[in-house]
Amino acid sequence: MRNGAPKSALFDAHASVAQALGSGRRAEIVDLLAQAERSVEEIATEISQSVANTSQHLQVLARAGLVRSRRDGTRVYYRLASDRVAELWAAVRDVAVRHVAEVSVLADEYLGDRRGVEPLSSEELSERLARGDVVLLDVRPEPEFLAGHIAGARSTPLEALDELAGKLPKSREIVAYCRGPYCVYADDAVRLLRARGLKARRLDVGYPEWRRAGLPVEIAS
Amino acid sequence: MRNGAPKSALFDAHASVAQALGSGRRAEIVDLLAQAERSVEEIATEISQSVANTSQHLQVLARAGLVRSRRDGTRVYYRLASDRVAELWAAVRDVAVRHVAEVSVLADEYLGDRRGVEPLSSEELSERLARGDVVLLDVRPEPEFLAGHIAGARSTPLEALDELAGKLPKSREIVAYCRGPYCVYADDAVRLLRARGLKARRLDVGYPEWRRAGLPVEIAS
DNA sequence: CATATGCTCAAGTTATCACTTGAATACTTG
DNA sequence: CAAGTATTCAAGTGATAACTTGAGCATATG
Repeated sequence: MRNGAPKSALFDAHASVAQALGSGRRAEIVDLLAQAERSVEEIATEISQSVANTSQHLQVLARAGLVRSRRDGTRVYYRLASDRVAELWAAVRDVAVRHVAEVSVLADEYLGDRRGVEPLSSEELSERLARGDVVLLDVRPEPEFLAGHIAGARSTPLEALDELAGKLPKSREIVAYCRGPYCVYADDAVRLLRARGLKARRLDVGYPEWRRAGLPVEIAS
Repeated sequence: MRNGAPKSALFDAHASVAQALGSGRRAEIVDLLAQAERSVEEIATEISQSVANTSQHLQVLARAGLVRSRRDGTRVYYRLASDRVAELWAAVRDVAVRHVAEVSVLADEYLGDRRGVEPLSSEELSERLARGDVVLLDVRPEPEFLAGHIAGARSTPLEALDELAGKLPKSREIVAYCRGPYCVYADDAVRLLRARGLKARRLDVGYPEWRRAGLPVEIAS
């Protein structure tokens, strides 16, 4: 066996990538940035942390190569370094869902009452979009919709949904989607629409997963 | 916005998976277990750590759901919880290779002089195996070969290679593979064979990647 | 049933991490 | 060029992690 030091160093370097994702707050950041780039302050607000702390987390992520930044005026915008990072995060979630019992309990707790929030797979949505027999709503905040959305979706942030609900057809099924499988917006939207007597379901994944699967997307220009 | 506590807890739970991989020694263990299950003592030897420390690392991995164990007599054998874990590890390596500059430097340092160690892709090997115009050598330790190997490969641990080298055909190309892209055995084998005047190359990945790609494998029964 | 083997547990040390607070920079705008 | 905003840096604190050492358990064997 060769001297073990370079081997250790190589594994340490790989592990540094995993370690960067090994904090709940940083995982939350990566999950956010999988939607669209954001400024430090926006990120801090979303993850309920101080700006200073958020900045330090972002620098840990940057040092590990997971995110990059660009400055625009006084703001600094962070984005994922590449789609591979989103794939890594998806792999983490996949293992967590399958092997960490705690996750499903916590997910139920976070997502609330899911009775009546029937999920729809990407394949099924794909087919039904082709047939044109669903109304597809993107219930994320509008900036994320602008950064990219499922082809054929209409931007309907939760705040706007209440008003729009009356204008939606009662005959066609409505499908809502948002950031990912654990995003609450789509669940909330479905509950609101069903309370109004509409046929609504949620997509079981979010925009990043849809895009990575190579399914059709649109980006506002 | 909903109360942030369950959300944090959910991300923390996901992050715990990444954190388990966030130590070089544990990453090394996962990389090893992607080949075959092993006892604690074997793992400790391979990663050059004390048995006690290794046992504790294994328990961290087990708590995060990445590995499972079974007892056989006085020994406890650990294995990956599922193929998803191997995929997660592959995703980590992928991001590290692309975004951590340090990794390629360390890899060169660890693998040594790679001039003349021409890599071969899985696709190419696949085609050439079908045509039958290569000799395929599995240069991992034999227990790993027994736990599973590329269909058509011959077990040739490095210790045995020296003796076998004289019996190999000079006309056909020889392909060596081992544990993964950073495994030194295949490089060592190629150098040894080329020094003997044989045409040798290495597969650019290892057995676990080949298997996960759905390519043909054999498992000794 | 005593001994050996293989693994786990517990305690202790040193280093690293997450977060806070307050100050320092970088850029923009009046 | 002064004042304001967004971000980063630096220092400090309490908690957690990695590794060591030595003891404790479980299973097999004489």
